[in-house]
Amino acid sequence: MEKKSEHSLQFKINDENKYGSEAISPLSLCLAHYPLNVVLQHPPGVMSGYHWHGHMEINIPFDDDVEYLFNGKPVIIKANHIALFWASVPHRLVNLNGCTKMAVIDVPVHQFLAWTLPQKLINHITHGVVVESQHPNLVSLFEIQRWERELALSDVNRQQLVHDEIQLMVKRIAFDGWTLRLEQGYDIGNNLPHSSKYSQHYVSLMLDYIANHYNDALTVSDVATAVGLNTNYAMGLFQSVMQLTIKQYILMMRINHAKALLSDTDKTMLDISLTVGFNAISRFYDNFQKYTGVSPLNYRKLSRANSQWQAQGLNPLTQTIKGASDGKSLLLPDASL
DNA sequence: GGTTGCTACGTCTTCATCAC
DNA sequence: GTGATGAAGACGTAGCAACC
Repeated sequence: MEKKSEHSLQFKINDENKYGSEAISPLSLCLAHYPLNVVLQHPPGVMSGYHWHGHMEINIPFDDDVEYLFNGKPVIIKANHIALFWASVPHRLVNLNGCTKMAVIDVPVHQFLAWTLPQKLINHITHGVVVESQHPNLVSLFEIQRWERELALSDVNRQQLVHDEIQLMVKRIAFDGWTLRLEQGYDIGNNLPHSSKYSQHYVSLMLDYIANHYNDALTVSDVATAVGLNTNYAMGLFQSVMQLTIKQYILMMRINHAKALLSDTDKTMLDISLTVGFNAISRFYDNFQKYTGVSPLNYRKLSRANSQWQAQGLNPLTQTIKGASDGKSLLLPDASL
């Protein structure tokens, strides 16, 4: 079984289909202001269901490749490479191969956005792409163990040191280059507008606010007012940093959440649509069909079939969704939204 | 009977644009 | 950085049919 420290933030939300009405939304966890966290799992544990949380997650398998499922899509993370992704996308570790040691680092979104990273890398991560360091061995087991140990201390200076070292590790990925391990159905583009620290600060605040209220009747002006900006100005700021509108972002998270509930629970469509923030089930049907290419029911069926076929190395869910993509399907790892 | 999928329609919100 | 504007699109509601 996986070994975790007391500070572990592995939110095993649905190990046994535990979503129910108490399901935790992908974004709500973002607001909990959990600290930076480092865990060396030895051995890491295969997950029986999807989980998600509001952090940027860094995974480093040390002695063999590991395989994840991101909303139905398989992703292999190579041994000794660093994988970086936004953990708000439902994901599960499904195959360890021979991996016995894996580092899992959770970075709060507001900290990640505060780092001076290339805008292209930030856009990849914030749009649900899994990136992997181009080169292996950028960090050692020794460093992971030291970070884990020092974060557990009450020494603020040492904790800051760990924070700085992890930031430098990610900057090294940005410098050396990275590979997309989960190709998207959209073009992020090479000429992204510059977004300042000022913009990222406000976008971070908006992300936090959306996280707390996205399953209410949330409007764009609510978000703008909450962070003290003019509605139109806030929309422009958000779009310049995130490359999508506030409304699209909220919708992306709702559908992402719905997918996990469809896959891992037997909740009714009405229940799911209300849980993830759609006030009318017709909107849920419309948007789900529009952005995933399949109806909620078909998605559930395909997802269940996927679990059975996975063991045989096939992936009917992925193939079907790819085929159904209408070109508007952006943002999410399985080409939805 | 409960659930799902779909459509029509009037209302409301979003968002791009421009002036300030 | 703010506010006004208008077009486009999203929204909520209601209703119907098919399916199990």
